[in-house]
Amino acid sequence: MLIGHIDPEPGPEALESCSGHAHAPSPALPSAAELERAAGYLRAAAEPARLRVLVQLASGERCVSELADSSGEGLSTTSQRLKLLRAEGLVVRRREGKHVYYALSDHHIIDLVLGVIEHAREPLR
Amino acid sequence: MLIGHIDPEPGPEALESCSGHAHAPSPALPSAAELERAAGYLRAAAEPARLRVLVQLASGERCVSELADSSGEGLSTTSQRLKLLRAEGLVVRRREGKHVYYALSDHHIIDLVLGVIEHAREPLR
DNA sequence: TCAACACTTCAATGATTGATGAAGTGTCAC
DNA sequence: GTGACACTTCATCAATCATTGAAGTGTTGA
Repeated sequence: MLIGHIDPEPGPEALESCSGHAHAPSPALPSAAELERAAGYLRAAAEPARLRVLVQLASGERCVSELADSSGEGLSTTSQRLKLLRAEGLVVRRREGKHVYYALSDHHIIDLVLGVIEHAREPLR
Repeated sequence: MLIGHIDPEPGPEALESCSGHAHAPSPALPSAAELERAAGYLRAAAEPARLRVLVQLASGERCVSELADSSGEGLSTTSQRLKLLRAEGLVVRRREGKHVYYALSDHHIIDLVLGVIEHAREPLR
C-alpha cells in the first residue's frame, strides 16, 4: 500500500531544490506548546503496561486494586502509572468509599487507544 | 513482608476484587506482543522533535537536510531521529541521487499524527 | 478511638533514552 | 582517480524514566 499524502508527488522540477527551502510550509505547523502537549499524550500511552491499563479502561472504569491484580504487579506501581496517566489528562478519577475508580477521560483517548491497537494487529507492511 | 497480596485463590467466578462490580470482560485484551508493538508506534511519536518531523512529513516527503535545517539541529541528530521512526515503521525512505527522502509510511500514521495534534489544540478539560 | 483497608506519595536505584562530534558510507561531478 | 556533498553509524554522556518498599493519607466500620 502506498501513501495518501496531501502532496502526492514532489514535483517534476523540485528534484534539486532540497537546500533552497522552496517547499510549501506545512499548513499549520503546531506551536512548541502544542507539540509538547501532544507528545505528552503519546508518551503517557507509549508503554506496554500503561497501554494495557488504557485498553482495560476502554471497556469501563476500574478501581486501582483490580488493575493491580490483573497486571500482577503491586499497588504502588499501579498507582504511579495511573498518576502519570492522570497528569497527562488521559484518565479521570472518582472516589467511592474506600475505592478509587479510574476511567478514560474522553472519547478521543478511546479512539487513540483502540486505533493504535488495531494498527498493531494489522499484517506487517 | 506480609503486606503482599491477601487474596486467597480466586474462585473460578470471582474475578472482581472490588465490591462485586461486574463489568463486561475486556473484549479482546491485546497480547503482550501486540501491546509492545502498539507502544512502539506511540513511543516513536511521543517526543516533540520527532512529532514535529512527522507533522512536516504529513504534508509531503522531505530530505534529511531540509528537516535538519527547519529544526535548527544537526544532521546527525536528525538522521538518528529518522532512523528511530523508520525502525518503528512510521516512515519510509527513498534515495534519489545524493539525497534521501523520508515520508510517512501509510495513512494510519497520518491519522494518528493529525488526530493527536488536533486533540492537543482543543480547550483544556 | 482504634484497626483494617484502599490507595498515594516519597526516596533510591537500575535501565532507557536523546544529543553530539567524529568517523564511515554512498553518490555525483570533474 | 580526487574532492565535495549528503547522509549514516559509532561511542559517549547527561537526563529522564519505571519500579519498588516504606511511610503517609483518607475512609469505613466496630
